[in-house]
Amino acid sequence: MKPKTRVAAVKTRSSRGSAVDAVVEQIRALIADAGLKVGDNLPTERELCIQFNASRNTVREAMRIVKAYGLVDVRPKVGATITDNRMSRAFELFSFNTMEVSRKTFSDVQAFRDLLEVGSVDQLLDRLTDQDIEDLYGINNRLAEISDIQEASEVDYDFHTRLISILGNDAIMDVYKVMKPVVLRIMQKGKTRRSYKTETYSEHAGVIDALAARDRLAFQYRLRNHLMIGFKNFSEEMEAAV
Amino acid sequence: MKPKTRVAAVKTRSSRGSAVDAVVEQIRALIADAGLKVGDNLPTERELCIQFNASRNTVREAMRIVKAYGLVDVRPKVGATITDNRMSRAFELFSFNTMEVSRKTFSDVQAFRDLLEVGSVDQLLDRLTDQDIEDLYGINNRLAEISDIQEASEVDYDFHTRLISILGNDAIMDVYKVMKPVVLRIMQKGKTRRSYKTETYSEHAGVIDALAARDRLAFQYRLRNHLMIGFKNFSEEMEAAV
DNA sequence: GCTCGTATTTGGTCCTACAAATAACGGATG
DNA sequence: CATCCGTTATTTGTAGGACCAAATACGAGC
Repeated sequence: MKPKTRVAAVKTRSSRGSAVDAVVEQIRALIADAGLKVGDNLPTERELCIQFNASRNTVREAMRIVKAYGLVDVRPKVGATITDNRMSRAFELFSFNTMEVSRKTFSDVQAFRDLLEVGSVDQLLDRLTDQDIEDLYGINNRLAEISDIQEASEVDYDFHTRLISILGNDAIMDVYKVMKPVVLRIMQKGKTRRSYKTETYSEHAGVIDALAARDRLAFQYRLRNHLMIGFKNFSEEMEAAV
Repeated sequence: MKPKTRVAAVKTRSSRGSAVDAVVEQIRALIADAGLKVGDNLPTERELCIQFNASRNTVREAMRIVKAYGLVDVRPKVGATITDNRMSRAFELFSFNTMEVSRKTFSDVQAFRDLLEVGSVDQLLDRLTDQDIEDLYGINNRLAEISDIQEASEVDYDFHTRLISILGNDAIMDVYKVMKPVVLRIMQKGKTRRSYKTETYSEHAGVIDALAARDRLAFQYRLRNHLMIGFKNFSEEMEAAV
């Protein structure tokens, strides 16, 4: 064994995180600096070992992380191909059913939604168009033709996403999308005890009506009420499960 | 080498995915079946090797995945402890690979900040403690002793993070952390044309004063103004750079 | 020119050996 | 007896080597 190797690894580790983390960072930098695009291939594992002065184990563990983050797709004999599955990976985190999402996560997300949806009323009314109104009514009408809670939750989520989309703010949209799995679960549990064809539907309709009438206070009141009712039912459902 | 080991691994692999994936699934099942809660510990790596009939390398790669999912936190000697950082990891996925920083990204993030910080005033005042006020004054006072724009931006960011932290909402905190690189750039550019020792400092002080006085409107007015001034300077700086 | 087999490449897994960190134990000391 | 400090043992972290299996590239034979 070359002593240099060991020394370098130790130095890296002692200075900061683990050698694996360092390799992960180097892979990130490699992708960024080399301007690798989706479809391009990374060097082989053994080449990365030489390049980063790390053992194959370390490189492989780092590759597992990068793969788990959805940045590469690695196949035997082909190598690591650059991809971008970050969004789907984010969703997988929650379908990875080890344990129920914690109660605090739920309440945090719900409070976040309130802040986003109810709090953005001014900007919402500023940018609101007739097309937005029309789309929202259209989405809500789909609720009446659904008999499955799972599907109804999807439509419910679509409704709120469409509402947020009025802001035209990509950062907010991305965050909302990431929260989708948790939001969906809140909606599903919240709907087991209520009729989405009547209650959820009419609550949504009330929100849209307020929007269409440019009634700021009615919008905030109805939307906040809608969110609270859903979460209240959800909480009771969680209690019952325990 | 015991041939049984090799045969079992091969069998598992041929039936479907890799041995690592199989171990990941078994770990997931272990957590679920044993009803492990946050804070509990997984068996040691070597125990898992025996239990799952896999090599330590395979177990370690599987553990890296589970760790990347934010389900465990593993420390030397102490082992893998169950956690739930899934939401945090989900948000991190976006900053992982060079979030594109276009002009729109900046304005979107700034609008997002306005929504979060200015819009949460009610919950903020609800939860506000004397300790919060004291900490905020403390952070702001650090601004006066700094001569470097880079460092001043960090302190500025700390100030706003501490403000948000009053909400006690992990989801919001995670999102704010993800936006940090973009926020820092806004702050840096915004400070090139103004004196943070006087202007930024006094704006912050005004915000804290309003908080301490429980003055809802003053808080919103001053904070929004502060955010707008910073972004306005940032925009002019960007124009000049182009 | 096409097909088929072989060599090479490359990720997947296993093994062993250390290094490093730290919890747990035990001995020295007040 | 209590407390502090060093030793030990356990456990994760890293290195390096070996082999397997499958995909690919290449060359021999038809």
